[in-house]
Amino acid sequence: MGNAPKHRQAILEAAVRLFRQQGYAATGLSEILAASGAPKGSLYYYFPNGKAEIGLAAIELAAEKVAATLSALAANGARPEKIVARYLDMVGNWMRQSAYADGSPITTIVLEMASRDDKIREAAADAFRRWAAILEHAAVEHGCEPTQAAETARVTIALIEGALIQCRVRRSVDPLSEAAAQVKILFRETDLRRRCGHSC
Amino acid sequence: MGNAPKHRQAILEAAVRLFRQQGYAATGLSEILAASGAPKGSLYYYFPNGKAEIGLAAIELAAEKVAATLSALAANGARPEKIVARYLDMVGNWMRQSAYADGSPITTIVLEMASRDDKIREAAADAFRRWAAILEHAAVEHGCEPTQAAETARVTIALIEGALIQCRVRRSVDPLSEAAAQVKILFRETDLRRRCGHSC
DNA sequence: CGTATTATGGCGACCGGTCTATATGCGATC
DNA sequence: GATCGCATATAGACCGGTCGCCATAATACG
Repeated sequence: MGNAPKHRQAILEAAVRLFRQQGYAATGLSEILAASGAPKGSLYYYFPNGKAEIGLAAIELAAEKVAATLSALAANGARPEKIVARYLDMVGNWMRQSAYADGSPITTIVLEMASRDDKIREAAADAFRRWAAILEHAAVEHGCEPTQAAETARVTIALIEGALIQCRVRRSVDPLSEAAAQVKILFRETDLRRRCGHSC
Repeated sequence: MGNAPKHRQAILEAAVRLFRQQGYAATGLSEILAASGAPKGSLYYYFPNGKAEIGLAAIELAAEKVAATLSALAANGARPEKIVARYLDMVGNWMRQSAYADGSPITTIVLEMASRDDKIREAAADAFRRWAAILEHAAVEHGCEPTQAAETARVTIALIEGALIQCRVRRSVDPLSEAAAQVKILFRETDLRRRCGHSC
């Protein structure tokens, strides 16, 4: 990581931003280079496999950043719904700042490439798994039954992705707060099911 | 509708399928023509505004088909969670048949174009609104408080979109059944809130 | 000073969407 | 009946931009 030359990181961060905003196919390599300030020839030196390698690396970088953010929010032993609420609050601010151009950092490229590039598909699956694992762990820490906690965590990730789509389409952050409210209900329900058997 | 010449519909349906599987930018007009069997010159005769017009029409067609399916499932006065469960069951079969290539018919192109083409963005917003309205109506019919029903319906649509993404990435229909289970919880909770004030 | 590694600019083949010019069918008119 | 005109329908060619690679320059090092 630290041994990565200077321009490589600039290219990757520009790629993450552009892929997130307009997708993989619509983003030209020249556009990435212009945004990153890196010289043209550097691209195939740092990424010998071309665009596909950049796409994969961009997903891994974005996945890592989200995981780090979630981990930070989970560090002080917060309840899972609180982690989600805080995260969605942050994301909402980013969306407003970008005029609703930024969505999920990986969804767009994943939908384009899921059927075409297995490496990208698996990297995305890994990302979603890692994010859900953080929520799952927090839920279990707070006493939820492990199997139920895992399922609720996975659904929560899906709900967040869906809410981000709605935000871009409606140019509003309302879907995020609505999602946060429902996530709260889901985790509370998961908790109740542990305590009193099934449903109250 | 019925006055639409024969090839126009073929082009549109091919476009819907290809846009759904690989996105807007990655799909070439020549690819659409090859898949539809329509001659090359017909494209700019039926769609004078070019690719953008095809994209918009494809979204509207896909949105209409989903709305029709949901309406059919809601016709006999089923509960909203039942509508969702039945719909997700159908979608799961389609996904298996396409080897997890088909996802949401509009999400991919919407994420690519939301920041670039307002017409497409608004068409997508309209589609989501219509789908949610069907669920909302069913919920209200079954006694849910209108405001709560609307919110739960919107969140349900978001959750479905998110679950479809997970299916493509994980090559599995499990996310759909998990989503259906949670949707059931959400609508039941919406119902309870009506009956006993807040939470049980 | 020579060699290996790092880093880069430019070139070529190719494919994209777009448009203009042409064919085909058919009813009206002389 | 022949010709004209119009709407429908189509094929081909254009221009621009794309990705990918190679020849070359700058740097580090023995």
